[in-house]
Amino acid sequence: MTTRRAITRAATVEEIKRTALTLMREQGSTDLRFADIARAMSMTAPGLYRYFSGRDELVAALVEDAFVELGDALELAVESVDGESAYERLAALCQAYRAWATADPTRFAVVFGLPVAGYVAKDERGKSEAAERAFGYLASPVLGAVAAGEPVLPGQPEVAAAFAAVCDKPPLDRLTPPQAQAMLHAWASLHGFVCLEAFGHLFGLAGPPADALFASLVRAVAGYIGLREPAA
Amino acid sequence: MTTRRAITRAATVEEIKRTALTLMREQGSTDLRFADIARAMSMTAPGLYRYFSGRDELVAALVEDAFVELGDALELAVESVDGESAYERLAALCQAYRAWATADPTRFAVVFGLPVAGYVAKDERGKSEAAERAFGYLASPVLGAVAAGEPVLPGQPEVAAAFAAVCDKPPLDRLTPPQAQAMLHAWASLHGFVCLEAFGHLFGLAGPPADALFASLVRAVAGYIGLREPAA
DNA sequence: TCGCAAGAGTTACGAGCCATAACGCAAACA
DNA sequence: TGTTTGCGTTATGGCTCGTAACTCTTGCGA
Repeated sequence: MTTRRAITRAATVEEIKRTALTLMREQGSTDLRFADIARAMSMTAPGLYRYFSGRDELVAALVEDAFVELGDALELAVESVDGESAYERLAALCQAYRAWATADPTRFAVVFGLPVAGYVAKDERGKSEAAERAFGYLASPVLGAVAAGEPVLPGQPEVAAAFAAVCDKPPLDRLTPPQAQAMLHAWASLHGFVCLEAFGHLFGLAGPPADALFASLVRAVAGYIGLREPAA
Repeated sequence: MTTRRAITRAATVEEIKRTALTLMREQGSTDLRFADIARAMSMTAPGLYRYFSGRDELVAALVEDAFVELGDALELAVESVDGESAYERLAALCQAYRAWATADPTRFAVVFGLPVAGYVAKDERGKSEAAERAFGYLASPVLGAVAAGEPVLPGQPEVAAAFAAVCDKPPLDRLTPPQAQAMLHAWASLHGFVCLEAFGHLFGLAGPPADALFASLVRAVAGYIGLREPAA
């Protein structure tokens, strides 16, 4: 039963997280101070401890949220694609991933950068359900390509054999080694571009030129994992 | 004239930087405390202000050093390649880049992650000579491929036109737009893999499997910027 | 060789933050 | 309406940063 107390409490939790992200965005760093958050909310710092036991727990919540949002964004992207084209789906996912990252680089940094300040991920990051869900979407165009009978990455069996062990665990467990290899290739390329852009290391490239470059990267990636761009 | 005072001073500066990196590595975060550094050196915190005006200046020095070391590593890699093969040179550079990053993920994070704590790069990162040198090496296999008459990335002129403006400024100024495009593609892919690996997001992949996967990524990257692997 | 200036490193201090503890107070529920 | 639950406050101790004022050593120059 959702009592009134629970409602306002949840609202406060949301406000804290929102405020934390806003502050991180404003000061462009993943470093957050309880005192600042409290001040921005017209509260005092100790009050926050009613909601989070410390910085670690708050950061963990932000990471979890970020993965949920990433999952949502990717799900939306996949669903917005009509038809069966694995290429279209890959492109949509890449765009969504990039949009998610650049919309809030600090959130992206919290998830994919070095662990924040004193925060150590107690639950191995792979254990998060939200993270698994997000990675599942990233893997989906590869699976889709297989289902559609399209070739996925010309085999490099010596590589595949080497890391077959990784394909047991959840995010990759529905992929064969060559598929996982293809997926990781694609993700690395995608992720690299997004990292460079989100953290401002793209030589000042932004706007349409960056869009164009990204699109061309997506084409290239699709190509080398064996997905063909549909003939317009 | 190198007076004795200058010598000991330089030694202390080096020790401070070394200690800072060691501490960052030990605690796995880019977050550093003057008090800790001082303690590790059997000093008191205020003494460090004789050498660095504050955390920002220390971080800036670490970033600069990191770029110098990256440049050195890349230079060594290029020079260690006999012959003219642009492919070989690219592979060597990629390996060196990866080795540099994984050897000390925190150093890598300082340079390529979100700006540390309160540190804002006063000199736009592109202005650093060391950074330009490092990026110059990264661009070299692309230039080499052109010199050798090998094809570099089948043209996507609509993209090239879009970001022609970027090719004026130093790190990319010796490249034509299509070449810059190829170089950025390659770098993004490379960088993405290295980021994932250095920050532990590669699904626990490490050792030989990671090596194999990286090698296969390098092959793929070389392929899609138009460099052919020499027939063994 | 000696005196002195320059600089290294110290303690002392104020301000700020984290986190705990102990306290009032108001809202929710019976 | 009375009671309980829990929210948010002030108070406190221990930590950090960075400045200031001071001491002492070092090594340079006369």
